[in-house]
Amino acid sequence: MNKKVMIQTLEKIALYMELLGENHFKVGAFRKAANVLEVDPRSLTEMDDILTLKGIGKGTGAVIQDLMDKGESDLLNELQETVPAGMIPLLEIPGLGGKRIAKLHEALGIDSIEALKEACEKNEVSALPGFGKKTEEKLLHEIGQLAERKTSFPLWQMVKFVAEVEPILDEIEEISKYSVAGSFRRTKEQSSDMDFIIVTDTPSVVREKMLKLLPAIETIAAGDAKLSVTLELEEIIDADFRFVTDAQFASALHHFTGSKEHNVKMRQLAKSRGEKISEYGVEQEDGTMLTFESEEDFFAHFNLPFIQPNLRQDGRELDRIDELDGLVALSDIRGDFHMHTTASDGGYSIREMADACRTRGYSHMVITDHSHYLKVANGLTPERLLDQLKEIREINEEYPDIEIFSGTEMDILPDGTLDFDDEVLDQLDFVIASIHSSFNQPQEQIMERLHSAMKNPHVDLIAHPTGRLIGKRDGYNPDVPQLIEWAAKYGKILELNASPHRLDLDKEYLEMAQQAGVKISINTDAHATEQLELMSIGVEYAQKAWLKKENVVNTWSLDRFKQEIVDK
DNA sequence: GCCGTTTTCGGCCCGACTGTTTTCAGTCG
Repeated sequence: MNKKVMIQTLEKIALYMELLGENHFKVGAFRKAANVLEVDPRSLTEMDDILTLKGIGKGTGAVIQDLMDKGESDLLNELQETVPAGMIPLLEIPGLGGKRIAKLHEALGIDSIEALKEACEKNEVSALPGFGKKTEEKLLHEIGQLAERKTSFPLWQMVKFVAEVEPILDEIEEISKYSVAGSFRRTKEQSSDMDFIIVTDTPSVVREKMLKLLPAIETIAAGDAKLSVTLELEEIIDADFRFVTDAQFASALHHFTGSKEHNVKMRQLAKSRGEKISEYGVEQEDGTMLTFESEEDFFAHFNLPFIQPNLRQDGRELDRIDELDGLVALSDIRGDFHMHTTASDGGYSIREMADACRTRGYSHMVITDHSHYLKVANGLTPERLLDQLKEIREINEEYPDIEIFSGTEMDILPDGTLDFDDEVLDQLDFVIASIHSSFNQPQEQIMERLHSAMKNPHVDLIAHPTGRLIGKRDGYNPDVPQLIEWAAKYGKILELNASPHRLDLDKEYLEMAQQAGVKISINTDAHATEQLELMSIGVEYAQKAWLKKENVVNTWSLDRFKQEIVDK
C-alpha cells in the first residue's frame, strides 16, 4: 500500500463529509489522521504501530485497515456514491462551506457549480432560509471570478507582491509599525494570500486611506479590526490587514504568522497552564491580559526559545526545540558552489561574481557554467572550459581573501552519458551534474541517467535534483528516495537550490537525505551578482527541513572543503 | 471522530465580519 494513497483517501473522506455538512470536528478528525501519517517520516511498512498512533482511532483506523486489506476504503466508496463529484469544486467558492453546500444540495439538489449558477439566476437560492439576496449576488459574482483566479502563488511571486504593498503602507502616517505575516513570513513555497499586521491608533482612518491607495478591486470585509481586500497586482490576490495596538503587535504577529497547527499547539500548551492565547495577548486565569514586547518575549513566557517563523510548521517544532541551536544559519555559510558567468548564460564576469562573493564574506566559491550540450545557455565546450580554468587560476592569484574553484554544471544527456569526458572532469575542482533535457522520459530512464552521473567518481553534486519550477512545472519526477540512497552509497552531495523558483530538493526529501547521512549543499545557482542574495531564502528553507549546520557543506571551512571535496 | 493524571462524556483554538437575523450561524484564517 502506498502511503500517499492512504493520506489522500483520508483527506477525500474528510472532503466528502464536509460536503455533507458533517460536524466539523468529525471532518477534522479525518484530516488530522491524514496529517499524522504525513508528518511521520516512516514508510507504511515501517509503521507497525499505525493503528495506535495518537489521532488515529476506531473510525480512521477502520479506513486504514480497509486500505491495507483490500486496497480500497468502503467508507470512501459509499461517500462517493452519495456525493456527486461535481460538488467538490463548490468548496472553492469563497463564502461557501460544508454547511451551506449541504443545505443547497438538500433543498435544491445543487450538485455542481453550473447547477448553483442556474439556481442563483432563477433566484431560488435567495428564497432559502438563511440565504438572502446579497448572498445570491455574491455567489454569482464569485462563480464568474472562479476561472480567472489563481489560488496559490509561488514564493518568488509573493516577494514581488509584498514589495508592492509595503511602500503603500509606508506612505500612511497613521501606521506606526507593520509587518508581513502569514505563510509568506514562514517562507512557504506557495501562499494563497498576503497577511499584514498593522499598528495604529486610528484603524478607521488607516482603513479608508488604504482603500484609496491600494489597487483593490473588491472589499471582502472592512471593520476596525481588519480589512480584507482583493488586489489587482500582476495577478489577482487577496490581502488581509489586521489593525492592532502597539502592545498587541507581538501576539498578533505570532497569531497571524501561524501555521494553524503551530497555533493550535501553542494554545493547547497555554490551556494546560490555565492561560488562553488570542491574537491580542495571553489571558490569565484571573482575566488579565498579558502583552509582549516581541515574539521572543511571547515564547519566553512559555519557557520556550524563539521559534523562528519558518520553523512554525506542523506543531512538531515544539518537541524539537533542542535541535534549534544546531540548525544551519546564514552566518554559517562560507561559500556558494553553483553560479554562472557571462561565459555561459550568466550576466557577470568571474571577477564580478568573485567580488560579490567577497562582499558576502565568503572564503570560497565555485564557478559552474553550463556545459556544451546546453546550447541555449551557451554551454562551454571542453576547450572553453579548460581556458576558463586557466583564467580562474590567474584571477585567484589576485584575490588573497577568497578562493575561487573551477567547476562546471555538466548536463546529464538524455541517453545517460555525461557531457564531458573523465579527462576533462579530472582537471576540475568541483563537478555538478544536472538534467536540463528530456523531462518527459519515463522514471526508469530518468533514474538511469541520474545513476550514471552518481557512479562517476568525478561528480561531486547533483543540482536541483527534481527539476521542479514551483507553480510552473513539476520536474522530471525522479524516485527521490532511491536517489538519496545512491547519494549515500556513492558519497555524493545533493543540492538545495536556493532560488525561490526551485527550492529543490523539497523539504521532506531534505529531511530524508539528512537522516540517510547525505550531505546537502545550498546554492543560489546565481546568474547575476544580486542573485547571490538568494542564499538567505535557501538557508531559511533548509531550516524548515531541520538541516543541521554540520550536514550543509557550505558551512565547512575552506580547508575542509578542499580536503574532503576538491582533493578527494 | 478523537481524546483523557480535571478522563469514558463533553469539549475540541478563537475571534472578526457578513448577512440574515432580531440574537446568531456560517465562513474564514
